[in-house]
Amino acid sequence: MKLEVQIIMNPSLYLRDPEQSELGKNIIKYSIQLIEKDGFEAFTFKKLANAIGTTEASVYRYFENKHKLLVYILSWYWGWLQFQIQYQTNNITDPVVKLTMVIKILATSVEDDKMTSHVDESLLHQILIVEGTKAFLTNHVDKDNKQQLFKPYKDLCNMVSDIILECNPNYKYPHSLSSTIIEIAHLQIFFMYNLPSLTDFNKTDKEDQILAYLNNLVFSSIKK
Amino acid sequence: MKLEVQIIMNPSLYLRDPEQSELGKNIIKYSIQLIEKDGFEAFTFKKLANAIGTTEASVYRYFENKHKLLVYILSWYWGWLQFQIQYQTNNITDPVVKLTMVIKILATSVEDDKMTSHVDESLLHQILIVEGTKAFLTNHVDKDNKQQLFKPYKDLCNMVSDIILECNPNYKYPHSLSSTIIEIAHLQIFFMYNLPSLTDFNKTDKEDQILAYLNNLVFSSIKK
DNA sequence: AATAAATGATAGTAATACTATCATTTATGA
DNA sequence: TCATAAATGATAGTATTACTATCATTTATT
Repeated sequence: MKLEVQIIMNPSLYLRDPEQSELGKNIIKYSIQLIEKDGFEAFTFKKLANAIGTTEASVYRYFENKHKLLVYILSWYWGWLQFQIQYQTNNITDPVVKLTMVIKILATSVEDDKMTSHVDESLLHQILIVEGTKAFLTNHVDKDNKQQLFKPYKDLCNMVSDIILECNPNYKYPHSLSSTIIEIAHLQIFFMYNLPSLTDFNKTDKEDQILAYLNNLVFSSIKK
Repeated sequence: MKLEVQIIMNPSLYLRDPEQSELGKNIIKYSIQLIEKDGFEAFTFKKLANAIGTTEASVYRYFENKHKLLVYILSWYWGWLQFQIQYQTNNITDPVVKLTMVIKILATSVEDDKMTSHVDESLLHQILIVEGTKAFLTNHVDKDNKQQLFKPYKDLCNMVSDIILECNPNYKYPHSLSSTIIEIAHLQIFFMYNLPSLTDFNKTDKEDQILAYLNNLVFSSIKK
């Protein structure tokens, strides 16, 4: 028996649901590969079409433009992270242990989850690190937000926020701390690999030191 | 007597030094206006040339491409921030007071500094909030870094780092905490205005709550 | 077997991101 | 002040990007 995790996506993100066809699934699969490899700026629907062996016109039948496609795959990953947190903290009662686990999930490289066949989570994690903030750092953030495009991100943030409040119900900045953890986890990983002098970490220990840093940051500030 | 602050720029950023001519200064002035208004993605050299009343070709004589121009104006602001920190913490001996001042400088809207005639610092602050990370979140970050394009950012980070160490010489993550303060200050301001549910702040208090949050975050984690 | 839906193939447009050329204006310094 | 160089303007042109439109063909549905 094969278990498939289905992340529910906002229909405003696409013109035709990519989950419903082979071509659609290939669009997702190959855009993840291409964006991870060349970066979002260098990514075009033409290159994507060539990689898949289809035409530009066909890609445009699924997605309005490449920004929507980016937000689609990021949303997918935000949803997947939320699922991971739910799943992996399920039986944990101690909120501090829970929050430690959350930080680990957010700040650690993942392995490809075989439960989702056409999506490579480890590549998605890389994309989130480099391209994540580009989802909302645009001049149309307001319009996108009204279309609920950032709901998965907000849901994730709220979930982490609730766990923070379980640790300390009097902590005043649970949402800000959540978005801080998420974004700083990615930025510090990016800096460690690309601009290491902006960090105190080195690649050899992978994300261990970043975890220690984040744990120190988070738990010292929410301490009662 | 008019005092002019001169920020020294990396020559790899430009083809012809924009400080040395009226046209050059206009390129800086109007790109700041346009990028702040429409966002970096919508900004083109053609629009810029029209706004100035010159031609695209002339703009290209000063800057290779719009990314270099973005990094130029961000570098300028990073340099200016470093100067501000030096200047405003000059007579402060207590490192905690100093660090509080630094956080305030980094996280608060600025007024246009009349000492720099063709640069509007309050617009630059807005640009840093929305476009700052785009300077390095590219597939050519390595090449740019080898050309020292991020030196002003690193210098700023090091300066803050030193002040953190003055507060607590045993703190293990001064560089990471510095880059965290800088980036989170901008992100939380952006979120407050555009995706407020990712924060615990509201616009009515401006940046006051963000300052409180950052101070809590920083001082609780470096506490001995 | 008939019909609809999805895809392929091809073409075309407007805008972007440049590069090249040559004429004209402005600055410099001998 | 004249000569020369440097900067700018004006114009044109190319390759690529970001789409839209059309029609033929393949694939799925009833």
